[in-house]
Amino acid sequence: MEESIFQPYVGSRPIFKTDRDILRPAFVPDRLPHREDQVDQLAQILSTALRGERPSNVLIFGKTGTGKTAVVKYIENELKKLDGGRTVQYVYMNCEIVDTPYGVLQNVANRFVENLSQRIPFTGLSTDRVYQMLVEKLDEEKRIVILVLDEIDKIVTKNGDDLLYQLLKINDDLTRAKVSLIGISNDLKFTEWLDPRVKSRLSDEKMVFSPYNAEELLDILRQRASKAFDNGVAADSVLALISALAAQEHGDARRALDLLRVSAELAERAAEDRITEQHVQRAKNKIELDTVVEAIKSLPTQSKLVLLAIISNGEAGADRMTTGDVYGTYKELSRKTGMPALTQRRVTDLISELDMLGLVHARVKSYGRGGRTKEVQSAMPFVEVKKVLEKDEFLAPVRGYRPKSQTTLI
DNA sequence: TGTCCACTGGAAGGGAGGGCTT
DNA sequence: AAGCCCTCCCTTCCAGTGGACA
Repeated sequence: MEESIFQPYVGSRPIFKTDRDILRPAFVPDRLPHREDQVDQLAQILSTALRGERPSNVLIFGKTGTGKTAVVKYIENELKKLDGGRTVQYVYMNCEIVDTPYGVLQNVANRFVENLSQRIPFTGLSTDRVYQMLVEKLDEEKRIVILVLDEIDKIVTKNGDDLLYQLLKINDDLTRAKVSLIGISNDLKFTEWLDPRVKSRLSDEKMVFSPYNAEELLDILRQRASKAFDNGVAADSVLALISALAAQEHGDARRALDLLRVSAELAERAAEDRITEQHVQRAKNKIELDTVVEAIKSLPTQSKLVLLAIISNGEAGADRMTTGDVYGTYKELSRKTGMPALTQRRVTDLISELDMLGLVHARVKSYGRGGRTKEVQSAMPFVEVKKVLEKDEFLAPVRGYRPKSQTTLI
Protein backbone atom coordinates (compact mmCIF):
# COMPACT_ATOMS: atom_id res chain seq x y z
CA MET A 1 0.00 0.00 0.00
CA GLU A 2 3.00 2.32 0.51
CA GLU A 3 3.75 2.64 -3.18
CA SER A 4 0.47 3.25 -4.89
CA ILE A 5 -0.62 5.37 -7.80
CA PHE A 6 -3.25 6.71 -5.43
CA GLN A 7 -0.62 7.90 -3.00
CA PRO A 8 -0.53 11.53 -4.01
CA TYR A 9 -4.28 11.78 -3.65
CA VAL A 10 -5.03 10.00 -0.42
CA GLY A 11 -2.57 12.01 1.59
CA SER A 12 -3.97 15.43 0.84
CA ARG A 13 -6.73 16.81 2.95
CA PRO A 14 -9.99 16.59 1.06
CA ILE A 15 -11.39 19.94 0.09
CA PHE A 16 -14.98 18.94 0.49
CA LYS A 17 -16.08 18.81 4.07
CA THR A 18 -18.94 16.48 3.35
CA ASP A 19 -20.89 15.51 0.35
CA ARG A 20 -20.21 17.44 -2.81
CA ASP A 21 -23.84 17.07 -3.78
CA ILE A 22 -24.44 20.16 -1.70
CA LEU A 23 -23.04 22.07 -4.64
CA ARG A 24 -25.19 20.35 -7.20
CA PRO A 25 -28.07 22.39 -8.53
CA ALA A 26 -30.50 19.61 -7.65
CA PHE A 27 -29.71 19.91 -3.95
CA VAL A 28 -32.42 21.72 -2.05
CA PRO A 29 -31.02 23.63 0.93
CA ASP A 30 -33.10 24.37 4.01
CA ARG A 31 -33.25 28.02 3.10
CA LEU A 32 -33.48 29.67 -0.30
CA PRO A 33 -31.83 33.08 -0.17
CA HIS A 34 -33.64 35.80 -2.14
CA ARG A 35 -36.53 33.56 -2.96
CA GLU A 36 -38.41 34.01 0.30
CA ASP A 37 -41.19 35.96 -1.39
CA GLN A 38 -41.76 33.32 -4.01
CA VAL A 39 -41.72 30.59 -1.41
CA ASP A 40 -44.33 32.47 0.62
CA GLN A 41 -46.48 33.11 -2.39
CA LEU A 42 -46.45 29.54 -3.58
CA ALA A 43 -46.98 28.24 -0.07
CA GLN A 44 -50.00 30.45 0.26
CA ILE A 45 -51.46 29.21 -2.99
CA LEU A 46 -50.87 25.57 -2.18
CA SER A 47 -51.90 25.76 1.46
CA THR A 48 -55.51 25.22 0.41
CA ALA A 49 -54.46 21.67 -0.38
CA LEU A 50 -53.89 21.00 3.31
CA ARG A 51 -57.52 21.86 3.92
CA GLY A 52 -58.49 19.28 1.34
CA GLU A 53 -59.35 21.77 -1.36
CA ARG A 54 -57.91 22.02 -4.79
CA PRO A 55 -55.36 24.85 -5.07
CA SER A 56 -55.33 27.15 -8.11
CA ASN A 57 -53.20 26.21 -11.03
CA VAL A 58 -49.93 28.08 -11.19
CA LEU A 59 -47.68 29.17 -14.00
CA ILE A 60 -44.10 29.97 -13.13
CA PHE A 61 -41.79 31.85 -15.45
CA GLY A 62 -38.09 32.51 -15.18
CA LYS A 63 -34.82 31.90 -16.99
CA THR A 64 -32.66 28.88 -16.23
CA GLY A 65 -31.03 28.97 -12.83
CA THR A 66 -33.43 31.44 -11.26
CA GLY A 67 -34.61 28.99 -8.66
CA LYS A 68 -37.94 27.90 -10.13
CA THR A 69 -37.37 24.22 -9.64
CA ALA A 70 -35.69 24.79 -6.30
CA VAL A 71 -38.68 26.69 -4.94
CA VAL A 72 -41.11 24.07 -6.16
CA LYS A 73 -39.08 21.27 -4.63
CA TYR A 74 -38.62 23.20 -1.43
CA ILE A 75 -42.38 23.54 -1.09
CA GLU A 76 -42.75 19.86 -1.81
CA ASN A 77 -40.49 19.04 1.11
CA GLU A 78 -42.33 21.41 3.40
CA LEU A 79 -45.69 19.99 2.44
CA LYS A 80 -44.42 16.50 3.12
CA LYS A 81 -43.27 17.54 6.57
CA LEU A 82 -46.74 18.74 7.43
CA ASP A 83 -48.83 16.18 5.70
CA GLY A 84 -46.58 13.16 5.38
CA GLY A 85 -47.81 12.67 1.83
CA ARG A 86 -51.17 11.42 3.00
CA THR A 87 -53.66 13.71 1.37
CA VAL A 88 -51.39 15.89 -0.72
CA GLN A 89 -49.27 14.22 -3.33
CA TYR A 90 -46.70 15.90 -5.47
CA VAL A 91 -45.72 14.62 -8.89
CA TYR A 92 -42.78 16.24 -10.57
CA MET A 93 -42.32 15.75 -14.27
CA ASN A 94 -39.72 17.22 -16.57
CA CYS A 95 -41.27 17.67 -19.97
CA GLU A 96 -37.96 18.04 -21.68
CA ILE A 97 -37.17 14.44 -20.84
CA VAL A 98 -40.68 13.07 -21.17
CA ASP A 99 -41.96 15.06 -24.10
CA THR A 100 -44.93 13.20 -25.55
CA PRO A 101 -48.53 13.17 -24.36
CA TYR A 102 -48.42 9.42 -23.98
CA GLY A 103 -45.18 9.61 -22.03
CA VAL A 104 -46.46 12.19 -19.57
CA LEU A 105 -49.70 10.35 -18.84
CA GLN A 106 -47.90 7.04 -18.54
CA ASN A 107 -45.27 8.45 -16.20
CA VAL A 108 -47.73 10.22 -13.94
CA ALA A 109 -49.94 7.16 -13.70
CA ASN A 110 -47.00 4.94 -12.85
CA ARG A 111 -46.19 7.11 -9.82
CA PHE A 112 -49.36 5.76 -8.30
CA VAL A 113 -48.70 2.12 -9.09
CA GLU A 114 -46.70 0.15 -6.54
CA ASN A 115 -47.12 -3.23 -8.11
CA LEU A 116 -44.52 -3.51 -10.85
CA SER A 117 -46.63 -5.87 -12.90
CA GLN A 118 -49.40 -3.29 -13.13
CA ARG A 119 -47.18 -0.58 -14.48
CA ILE A 120 -48.22 0.98 -17.73
CA PRO A 121 -45.89 0.06 -20.59
CA PHE A 122 -44.05 2.79 -22.42
CA THR A 123 -45.75 1.87 -25.66
CA GLY A 124 -48.50 -0.31 -27.02
CA LEU A 125 -51.63 1.30 -25.61
CA SER A 126 -53.67 4.11 -27.02
CA THR A 127 -53.29 7.47 -25.33
CA ASP A 128 -56.96 7.45 -24.41
CA ARG A 129 -56.55 4.15 -22.63
CA VAL A 130 -53.64 5.50 -20.64
CA TYR A 131 -55.67 8.55 -19.72
CA GLN A 132 -58.50 6.33 -18.48
CA MET A 133 -56.04 4.27 -16.45
CA LEU A 134 -54.61 7.43 -14.95
CA VAL A 135 -58.05 8.65 -13.97
CA GLU A 136 -58.85 5.34 -12.31
CA LYS A 137 -55.57 5.26 -10.43
CA LEU A 138 -55.93 8.80 -9.17
CA ASP A 139 -59.49 8.29 -8.10
CA GLU A 140 -58.69 5.29 -5.93
CA GLU A 141 -58.25 7.61 -2.99
CA LYS A 142 -59.45 10.96 -1.84
CA ARG A 143 -56.42 13.13 -2.33
CA ILE A 144 -55.03 16.29 -3.81
CA VAL A 145 -52.46 15.75 -6.50
CA ILE A 146 -50.15 18.58 -7.40
CA LEU A 147 -48.73 17.90 -10.79
CA VAL A 148 -45.61 19.87 -11.61
CA LEU A 149 -44.77 20.13 -15.29
CA ASP A 150 -41.28 21.52 -15.59
CA GLU A 151 -40.26 22.88 -19.00
CA ILE A 152 -43.91 22.83 -19.93
CA ASP A 153 -43.21 24.82 -23.07
CA LYS A 154 -41.37 21.83 -24.53
CA ILE A 155 -44.45 19.71 -24.68
CA VAL A 156 -46.61 22.48 -26.07
CA THR A 157 -44.33 23.44 -28.93
CA LYS A 158 -43.88 19.82 -29.95
CA ASN A 159 -47.37 18.48 -29.58
CA GLY A 160 -49.79 21.37 -29.29
CA ASP A 161 -51.86 21.96 -26.19
CA ASP A 162 -54.18 18.94 -26.38
CA LEU A 163 -52.49 17.26 -23.45
CA LEU A 164 -52.73 20.36 -21.29
CA TYR A 165 -56.37 20.74 -22.21
CA GLN A 166 -56.99 17.18 -21.17
CA LEU A 167 -55.10 17.54 -17.90
CA LEU A 168 -56.84 20.80 -17.05
CA LYS A 169 -60.24 19.23 -17.26
CA ILE A 170 -59.26 15.95 -15.66
CA ASN A 171 -61.09 17.07 -12.53
CA ASP A 172 -64.38 16.64 -14.38
CA ASP A 173 -63.61 12.94 -14.64
CA LEU A 174 -62.54 12.55 -11.01
CA THR A 175 -64.90 12.14 -8.10
CA ARG A 176 -62.60 11.67 -5.13
CA ALA A 177 -59.20 12.97 -6.16
CA LYS A 178 -58.41 16.50 -7.31
CA VAL A 179 -55.56 17.67 -9.46
CA SER A 180 -53.76 21.00 -9.58
CA LEU A 181 -51.19 21.92 -12.15
CA ILE A 182 -47.99 23.85 -11.72
CA GLY A 183 -46.41 24.73 -15.03
CA ILE A 184 -42.81 25.88 -15.16
CA SER A 185 -41.42 27.57 -18.23
CA ASN A 186 -38.40 29.63 -19.09
CA ASP A 187 -40.14 31.09 -22.08
CA LEU A 188 -42.37 34.01 -21.17
CA LYS A 189 -44.08 33.98 -24.51
CA PHE A 190 -45.05 30.35 -24.56
CA THR A 191 -48.64 31.06 -23.53
CA GLU A 192 -49.08 32.64 -26.93
CA TRP A 193 -49.13 29.14 -28.38
CA LEU A 194 -51.97 28.15 -26.14
CA ASP A 195 -55.64 28.01 -26.85
CA PRO A 196 -57.25 30.86 -24.84
CA ARG A 197 -59.23 28.39 -22.74
CA VAL A 198 -56.11 26.49 -21.79
CA LYS A 199 -54.26 29.71 -21.15
CA SER A 200 -56.75 31.17 -18.73
CA ARG A 201 -57.29 27.94 -16.84
CA LEU A 202 -53.61 27.21 -16.51
CA SER A 203 -52.64 30.62 -15.27
CA ASP A 204 -54.99 31.16 -12.36
CA GLU A 205 -51.86 32.35 -10.64
CA LYS A 206 -48.74 33.61 -12.29
CA MET A 207 -45.27 33.99 -10.85
CA VAL A 208 -42.20 35.46 -12.45
CA PHE A 209 -38.69 34.75 -11.21
CA SER A 210 -36.22 37.41 -12.17
CA PRO A 211 -32.54 36.56 -12.61
CA TYR A 212 -30.27 36.84 -9.60
CA ASN A 213 -27.82 39.71 -9.56
CA ALA A 214 -24.21 39.29 -8.49
CA GLU A 215 -24.84 40.07 -4.81
CA GLU A 216 -27.68 37.62 -4.59
CA LEU A 217 -25.58 34.94 -6.24
CA LEU A 218 -22.84 35.69 -3.76
CA ASP A 219 -25.23 35.05 -0.88
CA ILE A 220 -26.25 31.76 -2.39
CA LEU A 221 -22.65 30.71 -2.86
CA ARG A 222 -21.71 31.72 0.68
CA GLN A 223 -24.53 29.64 2.05
CA ARG A 224 -23.56 26.55 0.12
CA ALA A 225 -19.83 27.02 0.55
CA SER A 226 -20.16 27.23 4.31
CA LYS A 227 -21.78 23.82 4.24
CA ALA A 228 -19.53 22.20 1.70
CA PHE A 229 -16.13 23.46 2.83
CA ASP A 230 -14.16 24.23 5.94
CA ASN A 231 -13.37 27.84 6.65
CA GLY A 232 -10.81 29.33 4.33
CA VAL A 233 -11.17 26.86 1.48
CA ALA A 234 -13.34 29.18 -0.54
CA ALA A 235 -12.37 32.77 0.14
CA ASP A 236 -14.97 35.45 -0.26
CA SER A 237 -13.01 36.98 -3.12
CA VAL A 238 -13.21 33.70 -4.99
CA LEU A 239 -16.93 33.45 -4.41
CA ALA A 240 -17.31 37.03 -5.58
CA LEU A 241 -15.49 36.22 -8.79
CA ILE A 242 -17.75 33.26 -9.43
CA SER A 243 -20.91 35.24 -8.80
CA ALA A 244 -19.68 38.01 -11.09
CA LEU A 245 -19.06 35.50 -13.86
CA ALA A 246 -22.43 33.86 -13.39
CA ALA A 247 -24.21 37.19 -13.22
CA GLN A 248 -22.91 37.94 -16.69
CA GLU A 249 -24.63 34.79 -17.86
CA HIS A 250 -28.09 36.12 -17.06
CA GLY A 251 -27.84 35.42 -13.33
CA ASP A 252 -27.83 31.68 -13.55
CA ALA A 253 -27.42 30.16 -10.10
CA ARG A 254 -26.94 26.73 -11.57
CA ARG A 255 -23.97 28.05 -13.48
CA ALA A 256 -22.54 29.61 -10.34
CA LEU A 257 -22.84 26.40 -8.35
CA ASP A 258 -21.32 24.33 -11.14
CA LEU A 259 -18.43 26.75 -11.32
CA LEU A 260 -17.83 26.51 -7.60
CA ARG A 261 -18.03 22.72 -7.59
CA VAL A 262 -15.71 22.25 -10.56
CA SER A 263 -13.27 24.82 -9.19
CA ALA A 264 -13.15 22.88 -5.96
CA GLU A 265 -12.64 19.63 -7.80
CA LEU A 266 -9.76 21.12 -9.74
CA ALA A 267 -8.20 22.41 -6.54
CA GLU A 268 -8.63 19.03 -4.94
CA ARG A 269 -7.08 17.24 -7.87
CA ALA A 270 -4.11 19.58 -7.71
CA ALA A 271 -3.79 18.62 -4.04
CA GLU A 272 -4.24 22.20 -2.97
CA ASP A 273 -6.17 23.10 0.13
CA ARG A 274 -7.91 26.22 -1.09
CA ILE A 275 -9.64 27.40 -4.23
CA THR A 276 -7.84 30.14 -6.12
CA GLU A 277 -8.99 32.45 -8.87
CA GLN A 278 -6.95 30.41 -11.33
CA HIS A 279 -9.00 27.37 -10.45
CA VAL A 280 -12.13 29.35 -11.22
CA GLN A 281 -10.85 30.45 -14.59
CA ARG A 282 -9.81 26.95 -15.46
CA ALA A 283 -13.12 25.59 -14.26
CA LYS A 284 -14.92 28.06 -16.49
CA ASN A 285 -13.00 26.86 -19.53
CA LYS A 286 -13.43 23.25 -18.56
CA ILE A 287 -17.18 23.56 -18.20
CA GLU A 288 -17.53 25.35 -21.49
CA LEU A 289 -15.43 22.81 -23.32
CA ASP A 290 -17.09 19.85 -21.63
CA THR A 291 -20.51 21.08 -22.62
CA VAL A 292 -19.52 21.43 -26.25
CA VAL A 293 -17.68 18.13 -26.39
CA GLU A 294 -20.61 16.37 -24.79
CA ALA A 295 -23.06 17.98 -27.20
CA ILE A 296 -21.05 16.93 -30.22
CA LYS A 297 -20.39 13.42 -28.98
CA SER A 298 -24.04 12.69 -28.40
CA LEU A 299 -25.10 13.89 -31.84
CA PRO A 300 -26.63 11.31 -34.19
CA THR A 301 -24.29 10.34 -37.01
CA GLN A 302 -26.20 12.26 -39.66
CA SER A 303 -25.96 15.45 -37.63
CA LYS A 304 -22.26 14.86 -37.17
CA LEU A 305 -21.94 14.55 -40.90
CA VAL A 306 -23.70 17.86 -41.40
CA LEU A 307 -21.51 19.49 -38.78
CA LEU A 308 -18.43 18.06 -40.43
CA ALA A 309 -19.57 19.48 -43.75
CA ILE A 310 -19.83 22.93 -42.19
CA ILE A 311 -16.43 22.61 -40.54
CA SER A 312 -14.81 21.33 -43.71
CA ASN A 313 -16.13 24.21 -45.75
CA GLY A 314 -14.91 26.54 -43.05
CA GLU A 315 -11.46 25.04 -43.18
CA ALA A 316 -11.47 25.41 -46.94
CA GLY A 317 -11.75 29.12 -46.41
CA ALA A 318 -15.50 29.59 -46.55
CA ASP A 319 -16.31 31.16 -43.24
CA ARG A 320 -19.95 31.67 -44.14
CA MET A 321 -21.89 29.40 -46.43
CA THR A 322 -25.41 28.74 -47.65
CA THR A 323 -27.61 25.72 -47.06
CA GLY A 324 -26.83 24.67 -50.61
CA ASP A 325 -23.09 24.74 -49.91
CA VAL A 326 -23.52 22.68 -46.79
CA TYR A 327 -25.70 20.20 -48.60
CA GLY A 328 -23.23 19.82 -51.44
CA THR A 329 -20.37 18.98 -49.12
CA TYR A 330 -22.64 16.86 -46.99
CA LYS A 331 -23.62 14.72 -49.96
CA GLU A 332 -19.98 14.24 -50.85
CA LEU A 333 -19.22 13.21 -47.30
CA SER A 334 -22.10 10.77 -47.08
CA ARG A 335 -20.98 9.17 -50.33
CA LYS A 336 -17.48 8.70 -48.97
CA THR A 337 -18.69 7.30 -45.69
CA GLY A 338 -21.29 5.08 -47.28
CA MET A 339 -24.06 6.66 -45.25
CA PRO A 340 -27.37 7.14 -47.02
CA ALA A 341 -27.80 10.81 -47.90
CA LEU A 342 -30.78 12.59 -46.43
CA THR A 343 -32.82 15.09 -48.40
CA GLN A 344 -32.02 18.76 -48.29
CA ARG A 345 -35.26 19.39 -46.43
CA ARG A 346 -34.12 17.15 -43.63
CA VAL A 347 -30.64 18.63 -43.62
CA THR A 348 -32.03 22.15 -43.12
CA ASP A 349 -33.75 20.84 -40.01
CA LEU A 350 -30.49 19.32 -38.79
CA ILE A 351 -28.73 22.63 -39.38
CA SER A 352 -31.38 24.37 -37.29
CA GLU A 353 -30.86 21.85 -34.52
CA LEU A 354 -27.12 22.46 -34.57
CA ASP A 355 -27.91 26.15 -34.36
CA MET A 356 -30.07 25.63 -31.31
CA LEU A 357 -27.30 23.65 -29.65
CA GLY A 358 -25.06 26.64 -30.25
CA LEU A 359 -22.61 24.66 -32.35
CA VAL A 360 -23.21 26.71 -35.47
CA HIS A 361 -24.78 30.04 -36.28
CA ALA A 362 -27.54 29.94 -38.87
CA ARG A 363 -29.76 32.80 -39.88
CA VAL A 364 -31.97 33.31 -42.90
CA LYS A 365 -30.67 35.89 -45.26
CA SER A 366 -31.72 37.11 -48.64
CA TYR A 367 -29.20 37.60 -51.39
CA GLY A 368 -31.73 39.32 -53.59
CA ARG A 369 -31.63 37.62 -56.95
CA GLY A 370 -29.19 35.20 -55.37
CA GLY A 371 -32.12 33.75 -53.47
CA ARG A 372 -33.12 33.44 -49.89
CA THR A 373 -31.38 30.89 -47.73
CA LYS A 374 -29.69 30.30 -44.43
CA GLU A 375 -26.26 31.71 -43.88
CA VAL A 376 -24.36 29.15 -41.87
CA GLN A 377 -21.17 29.55 -39.90
CA SER A 378 -19.40 27.39 -37.35
CA ALA A 379 -19.66 28.75 -33.84
CA MET A 380 -16.75 26.74 -32.51
CA PRO A 381 -13.06 26.50 -33.34
CA PHE A 382 -12.66 24.00 -36.19
CA VAL A 383 -9.87 22.05 -34.55
CA GLU A 384 -11.74 21.35 -31.35
CA VAL A 385 -14.86 20.19 -33.14
CA LYS A 386 -12.93 18.04 -35.56
CA LYS A 387 -11.03 16.37 -32.75
CA VAL A 388 -14.30 15.14 -31.29
CA LEU A 389 -15.90 14.25 -34.61
CA GLU A 390 -12.96 12.15 -35.66
CA LYS A 391 -13.52 9.82 -32.77
CA ASP A 392 -16.66 8.56 -34.47
CA GLU A 393 -16.01 5.31 -36.30
CA PHE A 394 -18.57 5.96 -38.98
CA LEU A 395 -16.68 9.07 -39.93
CA ALA A 396 -13.35 7.30 -40.23
CA PRO A 397 -13.40 7.23 -44.06
CA VAL A 398 -13.42 11.01 -44.22
CA ARG A 399 -10.67 11.83 -41.74
CA GLY A 400 -8.61 14.60 -43.21
CA TYR A 401 -11.23 15.32 -45.86
CA ARG A 402 -11.06 18.62 -47.68
CA PRO A 403 -13.88 19.76 -49.93
CA LYS A 404 -13.03 20.46 -53.56
CA SER A 405 -12.65 24.18 -53.96
CA GLN A 406 -15.82 23.83 -56.02
CA THR A 407 -18.72 25.65 -54.54
CA THR A 408 -19.61 29.26 -54.88
CA LEU A 409 -18.84 29.61 -51.20
CA ILE A 410 -19.43 33.16 -50.23
C1' DT B 1 -41.41 48.71 -60.18
C1' DG B 2 -41.41 44.13 -60.98
C1' DT B 3 -38.77 39.84 -61.47
C1' DC B 4 -36.90 35.92 -59.90
C1' DC B 5 -33.57 33.18 -57.32
C1' DA B 6 -32.63 29.56 -53.72
C1' DC B 7 -34.23 28.47 -50.62
C1' DT B 8 -37.57 28.33 -46.06
C1' DG B 9 -40.57 25.94 -43.30
C1' DG B 10 -45.43 23.99 -42.90
C1' DA B 11 -48.33 19.85 -43.87
C1' DA B 12 -49.12 15.27 -44.66
C1' DG B 13 -47.86 10.90 -44.63
C1' DG B 14 -44.93 6.54 -44.71
C1' DG B 15 -42.77 2.99 -42.46
C1' DA B 16 -39.78 0.95 -38.93
C1' DG B 17 -39.57 -0.18 -34.16
C1' DG B 18 -41.51 -0.74 -29.93
C1' DG B 19 -45.48 -3.47 -27.71
C1' DC B 20 -50.43 -4.30 -26.31
C1' DT B 21 -54.96 -6.97 -27.38
C1' DT B 22 -57.85 -10.51 -28.99
C1' DA C 1 -51.29 -14.24 -35.87
C1' DA C 2 -53.56 -10.25 -37.11
C1' DG C 3 -54.76 -5.85 -35.82
C1' DC C 4 -53.97 -1.87 -33.22
C1' DC C 5 -51.45 2.19 -31.17
C1' DC C 6 -47.62 5.76 -30.41
C1' DT C 7 -43.19 7.84 -31.49
C1' DC C 8 -39.26 8.86 -34.28
C1' DC C 9 -37.02 9.93 -38.36
C1' DC C 10 -37.65 10.98 -42.91
C1' DT C 11 -39.57 12.09 -47.58
C1' DT C 12 -42.56 14.52 -50.75
C1' DC C 13 -44.86 18.41 -52.07
C1' DC C 14 -45.30 23.13 -52.18
C1' DA C 15 -46.86 27.95 -51.30
C1' DG C 16 -44.32 31.78 -49.77
C1' DT C 17 -40.57 35.35 -49.66
C1' DG C 18 -36.56 39.32 -48.91
C1' DG C 19 -34.28 42.01 -51.55
C1' DA C 20 -30.44 42.80 -55.46
C1' DC C 21 -30.82 43.66 -59.91
C1' DA C 22 -32.86 45.00 -64.52
